[in-house]
Amino acid sequence: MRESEECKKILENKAMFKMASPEFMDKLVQSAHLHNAGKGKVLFIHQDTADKFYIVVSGWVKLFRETLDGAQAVVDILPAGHIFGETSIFENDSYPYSAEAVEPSVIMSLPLSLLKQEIEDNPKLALAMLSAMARYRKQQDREIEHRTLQNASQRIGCFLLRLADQEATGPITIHLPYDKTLVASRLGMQPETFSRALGKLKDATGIKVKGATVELKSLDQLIDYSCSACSSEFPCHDLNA
Amino acid sequence: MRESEECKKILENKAMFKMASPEFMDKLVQSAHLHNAGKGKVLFIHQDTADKFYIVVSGWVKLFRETLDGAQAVVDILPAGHIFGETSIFENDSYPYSAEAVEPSVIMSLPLSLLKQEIEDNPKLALAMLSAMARYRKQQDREIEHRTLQNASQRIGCFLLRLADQEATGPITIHLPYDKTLVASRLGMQPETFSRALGKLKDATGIKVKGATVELKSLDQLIDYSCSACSSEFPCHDLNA
DNA sequence: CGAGGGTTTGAAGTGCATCAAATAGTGTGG
DNA sequence: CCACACTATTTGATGCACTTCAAACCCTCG
Repeated sequence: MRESEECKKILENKAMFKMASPEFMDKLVQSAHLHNAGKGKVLFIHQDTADKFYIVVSGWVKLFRETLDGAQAVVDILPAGHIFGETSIFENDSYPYSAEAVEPSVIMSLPLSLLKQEIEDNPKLALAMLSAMARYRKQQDREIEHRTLQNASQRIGCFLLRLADQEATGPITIHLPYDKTLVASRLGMQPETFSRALGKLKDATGIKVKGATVELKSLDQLIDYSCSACSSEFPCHDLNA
Repeated sequence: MRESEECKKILENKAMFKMASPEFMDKLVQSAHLHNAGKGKVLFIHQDTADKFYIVVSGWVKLFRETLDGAQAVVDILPAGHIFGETSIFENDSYPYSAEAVEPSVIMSLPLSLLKQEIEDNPKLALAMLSAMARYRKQQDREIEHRTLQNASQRIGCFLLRLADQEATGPITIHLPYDKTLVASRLGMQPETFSRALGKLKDATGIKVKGATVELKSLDQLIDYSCSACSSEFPCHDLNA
C-alpha cells in the first residue's frame, strides 16, 4: 500500500519517534492518513475536541488564535517535518490554537490515543517529547523577548538570520519561504509595516532585496543590526523539533 | 534538622513530585537547601552553567532576559510554590533566562543531576513534568497572543481577572501582588503607561483603585472590557504548575 | 489581455515610549 | 510622633513606531 509506505518512512525519520517501540510504530503507520490540504484549508479550530495530531509532510501550516472580531495572532508557521496538535494530550483533549494550511500542503494525521498510550508505556518516548517541549518553550521565551525588545526591522533581520546557514562566512542568498504578508503576521506586524521596515533594514545594512530573494555580502551585516537588541549570542540555532 | 524537615514538607506538596519514588524524595530532601534572598538578589544569569533548579518557598521571583544595553524582557514572575530552572536539563545545562528575587524571598535549591536521573528512571515523573511543560507552553501562547491583540488597558484587566477568584459572582477586592512597576514589566509596558492605562481602565469599567487594592462590583465589568480582545472563553484559569 | 492577489507607497491617526518634573507613600533616625 | 530621605507613582509634554485607510503598482496566471 503506497500511503502507509510513505507514512512509515516519514515517521521513522522523526527524531521524536526514534525511541518508540516497533509495535507502536506499526500501529501508528496503520492508522496514519495523508491529506491534501489546499491553501486556506482549516485543519482544526482552537478549543475543538482533539483526537488527532498531525505532521506537516509538505507545504506550510499556520498555527494561530483568533478573537471574536476576527483579529488573529500567529503562534507559529510550521515547515515540513513539524508535528502539531500533539500537546492536546495534556490539554484536556482540546486544541490550544487553530491550524490552517497556508500553501497547498500534505498533512499526515495520527490518532492522539495511540500517542497517549505509548507515552505512558514508553519512558523513552516521554523523554523525547519532554525534550522537544523544552526546546519549544525556549523558542517561545525568545519570541516574547523579541516582540518586546526588537523593533520591526530588527525582527525581520533576525528572521532572515534564522533562515540562513549560520555557519556561513561569505556572501549568502536567502529565499523567503512564503508570502511577505505571512512573514509579517509571523513577526507580529502589518504587511505595510513589513514592507517599510524591510526598506529600512536595506538602507541600514546594505542587503539587497529582489522579490522574495535577499542577498547579503556576509551575515555580519545583519548580526550587528539585529542581535544587538537580543539577549542571546549570535549562533542562535533552532535545532528543529 | 529543621531545614530538611521544612524542605520535605514543601517538596511533598508539589504536584510534580507526587509521582516520585520515596528514595528519590529522600535524596532530594538530603541535598535541598534554603536560601534567604533579599530584594534584588540575582539567583542566576541567562546562559550560566546550570547545576541546580529552584522552588520559590516564599516571596516572588522574576525571570527575565536582558540585552547588552540593559533593556530587559520579563518572561514571568513566580509566586511561592513555583519551580524554575528545571528545564535546563534539556537545554545543554544552561539557564534559558536570568532569575532575580523581587521581594525578600526564601528559595529552595536542588541539584539538577538528581532530577535528571529520576526523570530517566521514573516514567511517572517524566509524565508529570511533561504535563507541567504543556501547561506552561499554553500560557506562553496566550502571552504572545495578548501582547499582539490586547492594548495596555485590556492586558491590565486580564491580569486582574487572573488574580481574582474566577468563580465569584458578587463584588470582589483584588490586591496587586507586587509593585505596580513590576506589574507593568510583567505585562510588557512602561510604568507610566501602566499608570495611565489603569486610569483608562477605571474610566471604562467603573472599577475602583486605591493604591494596590482594586474593587469591582462584579467580574463582568472587566470581562466585557478585556476578554473581547482574547481568543479564549472567560473562565481562563491557569491551573498552577 | 484582463482579473485578482500580493506588495508598495502615501497620508493621517493612535498608542506607547521617553524625558522631565511633581506628588504620594514608606521607612528611618531623631 | 515628626522630619527627612528615598522610592513608587502620577502627570505633563513631546516624539516615534506602528497601524489604518486608501490608492497605486506589479506580477502571475487563466
